Amino acid sequence: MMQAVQFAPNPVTRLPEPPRSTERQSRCSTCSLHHLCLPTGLGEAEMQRLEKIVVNRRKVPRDSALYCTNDTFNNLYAIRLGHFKTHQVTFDGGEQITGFQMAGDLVGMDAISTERHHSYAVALEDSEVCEIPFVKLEELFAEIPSLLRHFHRMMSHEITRDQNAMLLLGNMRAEQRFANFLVNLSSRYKARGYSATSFQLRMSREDIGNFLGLTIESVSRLISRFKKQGWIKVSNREIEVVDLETLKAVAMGASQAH
Amino acid sequence: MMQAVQFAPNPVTRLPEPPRSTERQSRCSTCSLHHLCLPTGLGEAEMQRLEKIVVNRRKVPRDSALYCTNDTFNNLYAIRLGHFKTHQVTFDGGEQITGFQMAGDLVGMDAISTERHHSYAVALEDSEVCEIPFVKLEELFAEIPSLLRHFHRMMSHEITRDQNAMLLLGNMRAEQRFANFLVNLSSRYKARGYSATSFQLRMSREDIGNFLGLTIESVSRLISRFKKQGWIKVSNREIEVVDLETLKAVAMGASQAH
DNA sequence: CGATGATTTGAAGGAGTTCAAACTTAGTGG
DNA sequence: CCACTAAGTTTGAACTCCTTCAAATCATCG
Repeated sequence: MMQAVQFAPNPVTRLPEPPRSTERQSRCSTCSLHHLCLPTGLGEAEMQRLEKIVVNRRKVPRDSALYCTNDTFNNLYAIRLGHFKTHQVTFDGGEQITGFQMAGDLVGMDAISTERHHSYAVALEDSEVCEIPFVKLEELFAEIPSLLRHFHRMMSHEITRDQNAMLLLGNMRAEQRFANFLVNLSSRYKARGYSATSFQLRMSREDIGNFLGLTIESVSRLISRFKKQGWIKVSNREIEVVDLETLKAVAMGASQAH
Repeated sequence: MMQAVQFAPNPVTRLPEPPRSTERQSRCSTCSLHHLCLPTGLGEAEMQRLEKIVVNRRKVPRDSALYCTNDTFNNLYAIRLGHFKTHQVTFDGGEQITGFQMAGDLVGMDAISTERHHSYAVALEDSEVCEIPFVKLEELFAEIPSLLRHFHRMMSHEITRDQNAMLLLGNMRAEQRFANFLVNLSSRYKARGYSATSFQLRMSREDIGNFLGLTIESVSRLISRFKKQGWIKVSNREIEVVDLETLKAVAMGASQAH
């Protein structure tokens, strides 16, 4: 799985002069995630051009923000390591988590329209991102059509993802929401080469509840119920999916007796 | 306001050879919506290049679909006249309206990622759209950077719009949701040069309820309550906002006694 | 005018919340 | 290594906002 990373004890600050990192791992072409991330579908030569603008990596300690609402927009971020949550904040202090992001995911696209971020991105664990200066990315678009095409796919995918979340929040019962949540995580880990049936929840029960439009107590009760049904095994944040097929059926709306 | 349009009694079918319409109204440069729509920010010459690929207009009769889930993706559509709803459908027949679109809005962007539509777009009244062949639009991107930039803004804006809807569905009480709905419509009509306080609801109560994650009865009760509070006047689908400031306050979470 | 579909209103019920308390885990310092 | 603490989680019981079910009213259009 993902190995631990060393972090300075204090909040990491961005260097005024980003160091031109040339170590092998910082290059897209050698990154294990390039088939999921922005360089998807690029040839070797094109990937090297992309690498030239993605020179800066940034460590984000657990619970610290990669960006905040109203921050001016400069970069998109590709998650290299770790997990994030993105959330909106209401005027009266309410919070809605709009997504959980993992390695290979791109965050910050909501800021393009106004050149200010519309959400917070917070690391759920010590994490690491590749900084993608958007102005330079735009220059590359003119030169690498397939990069532009894939960028459009990623933005479009974010739209469908958000609309599916609307479907979940507006139309589904608690049980169905939680089943969806688990099935979604399962498939995303699978796509990354990890186990589809055994993984760790990187977020708290509270975060899960917030994302699903439920209270923490409801989430806890759902976990207990799913465990009792024999669909999952849970130990703290460690999840083992025992009956993925049934979970998928419940996610699709098969109502079950309690 | 928007004038009525003549429609054939039967569902409109797309012509195999799109007629090269050259009437003045079909041109972006003379369209009253170009400051809201895709050509925003383009110069005269650039707008004329865009016009060359947006040759096809299409009438969409009330209640008929502009596109359906799983349709292959060829075009984006700019709404020229009328109103649409977009919605997702669940496996078990459930439906979630993900947005209401009006003149100047762009629909179909969710289809870019898989080249198949992920939703339905249905006309709420007899409407008219400009067909934008995406392949040709991509070619233009290479030639008109400001067009690409604005397209990114529009996609990004769709993302923030959807995330705000998640906030609404996941975090707000019924009263707050409905106030948000009204304030949102108000500001969109205002941006289009119409009255911010007096407009017609183009969608049924059922559609409103579905969009807001509420039942039709709840919507009806909210309308009655808002009317009784003196915040709005309602006659069928005609709305007059009497106290926009209070509505905004309620939308932001100011809880009111009933 | 009469029929059909949409909307409103009322009353009862329920899914999930709220409040409260017990329990578990992880982190800290002795 | 263990006691102690604080934070996170689970469980129980009462409540509430919204839903569901039912019926009345209204709008539209042949």
